[in-house]
Amino acid sequence: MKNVTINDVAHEANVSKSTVSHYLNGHFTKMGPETRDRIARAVSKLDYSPNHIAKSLKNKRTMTIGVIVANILHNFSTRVIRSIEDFAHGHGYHVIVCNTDNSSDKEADYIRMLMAKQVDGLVVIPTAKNEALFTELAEKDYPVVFIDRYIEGVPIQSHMLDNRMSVKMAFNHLYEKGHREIGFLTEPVEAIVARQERYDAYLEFCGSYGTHPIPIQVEKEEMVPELEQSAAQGSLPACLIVANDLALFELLKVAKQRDVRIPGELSIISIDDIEFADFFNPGITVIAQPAVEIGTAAVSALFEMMNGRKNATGIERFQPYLIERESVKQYEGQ
Amino acid sequence: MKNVTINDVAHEANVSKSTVSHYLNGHFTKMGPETRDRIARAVSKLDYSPNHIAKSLKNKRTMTIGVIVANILHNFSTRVIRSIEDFAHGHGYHVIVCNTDNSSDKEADYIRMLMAKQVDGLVVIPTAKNEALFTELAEKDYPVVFIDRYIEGVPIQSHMLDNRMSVKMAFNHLYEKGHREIGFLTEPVEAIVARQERYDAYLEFCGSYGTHPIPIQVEKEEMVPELEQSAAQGSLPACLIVANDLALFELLKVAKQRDVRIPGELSIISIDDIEFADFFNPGITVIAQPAVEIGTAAVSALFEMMNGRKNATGIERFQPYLIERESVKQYEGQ
DNA sequence: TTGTATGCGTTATCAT
DNA sequence: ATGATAACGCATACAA
Repeated sequence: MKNVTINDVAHEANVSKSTVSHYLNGHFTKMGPETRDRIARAVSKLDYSPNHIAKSLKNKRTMTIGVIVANILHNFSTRVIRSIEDFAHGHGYHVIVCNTDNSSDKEADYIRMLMAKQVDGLVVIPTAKNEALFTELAEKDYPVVFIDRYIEGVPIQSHMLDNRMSVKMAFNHLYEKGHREIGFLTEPVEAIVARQERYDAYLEFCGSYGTHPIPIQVEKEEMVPELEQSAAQGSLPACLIVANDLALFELLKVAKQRDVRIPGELSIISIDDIEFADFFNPGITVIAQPAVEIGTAAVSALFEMMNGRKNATGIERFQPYLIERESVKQYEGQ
Repeated sequence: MKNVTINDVAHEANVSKSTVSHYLNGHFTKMGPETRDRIARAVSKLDYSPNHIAKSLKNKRTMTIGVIVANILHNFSTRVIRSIEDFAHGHGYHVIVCNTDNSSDKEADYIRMLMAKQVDGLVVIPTAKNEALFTELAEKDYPVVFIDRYIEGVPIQSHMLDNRMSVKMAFNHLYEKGHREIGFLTEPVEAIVARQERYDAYLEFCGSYGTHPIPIQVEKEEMVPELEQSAAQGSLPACLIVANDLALFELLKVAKQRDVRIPGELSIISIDDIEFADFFNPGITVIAQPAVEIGTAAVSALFEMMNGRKNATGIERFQPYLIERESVKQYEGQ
């Protein structure tokens, strides 16, 4: 099944392909009305549709961007991707989605492949270890923006939650409810900035509020056994700030298994809203982050760069907001 | 910043570009070892990387496939996309993700654009209204597979859940627990085959088990008010088969608001597993579907087609499985 | 073993 | 108003 090309159309309409090209690009002033008609007929007769690859080769624009995330299964990533795809589609662009699983090798691989494919820009939730590669991109003025994380020393703009503020709001909410025994549950902080920032903020506020820090930092897989044990020995703090939705899942599993009452025995406030938090029993009080706004702002900035505005390099912070539900106990006597 | 091309490399290495091309494609037998070295040095010195677009134009393969779903935010779609991306990545392919929001216009748009971009294949969860377009694709032997739905009369292979079986399992489970008042909650069936199949199966089993059908078919947005009202007048059935996770969300919201006890007053079994079902209170009994398997089988079939095997056209069914938790009440006296 | 020439399907420059 | 021709960056058939 041979594909019909601009040549076929030209032949069918008895004109040169340059004229057809003009027609296709809307330069109607450059041809007589009857040739225009003839071309129109030829196009629809042959059911011609331009080869975008050839176009891209010539124009050096593929109308495609790449989105690289750790894992599309994460709630935050899904929402971000959706908002990016919406924006891109609104501008005639397509989106290639990639999962790194937090492997920087896979990340580097994807980046190189996407560049080879000449995508017009990249939005990425970066792993921590490709500073050199990213710096190189930035120096080449290749359009890239970060989301959710940034890399120290790499001049690429990032759009992320005000993590410190999110912890501050959580902490403050708990404190106002009379809590003084405030723990913090997180996956290992490692080199993931978002986690680091939240953890640091927690420590900071323990200091400024004068409470004793009770950090629980444990691998996701070991979270359930670890928490089980604490629950069994009754050493769980009276209340917990949970660093993200994945940690929340694990905590809730344990709470159910060990039958710890929320908020009776354990108060919970979690960072990042999750759909079921609303109708869970009890409803989970949450510090939500505006994923759609973040995603949209990021692509939006990317498109500015792709259209030649100079690369911004700062960090754009987005404000979290408290959604109060029922998972935090109010101390009456306080 | 001019991009370095195969010509630059050829020049740098003092060979012709054909030799470089051979080198790049691993045809090392076709050159002397020292020219090979020279080219290697030139490549790394210039930091050359082949332009994939030019390659695609020549080879007529973009190493890219398109995935079209209704909404990436749906749990099922997310999991399917993840499995597809994994498979594709394993074969050196990239994935363009598109959301139709169930609009067939948007769908047609995406399909045309993706074909213009010469993607090598398409996996789609089709809306109901583009029979003509899809039929055309099939006739052109363009590699396409469906997931989750199919279109009557369109010769494109689909990979989907055995919907009838899923309802049968749900119905049977309920019946065995002693239930005789079994309702069915669904979004409007309309032209969505998956919904239709589940609904039809429900009716069928009402017949064969001899129970009175209590279908509740209502738009997602109106589900809450509708259910609220039923709850208020106490006209909710004793037990409900819920057609999918979205409907389950709405139901759970109402249950919480009106304080209807599950499974005390209302037993629930839902089709399609969802993460929180496990640690929800009570745990939601569920008929799960193997999203990853379905996605993987679909891409796998797609790749067969892309590699020239003839288009299969049947419907591939996948078996659901019961995950029993606590949302179904056991009638003792039965 | 290496090079020349041509084509992939466009756009764009420059004639006519 | 229309057409011939040269790129774009690569692969390949054919020569040398």
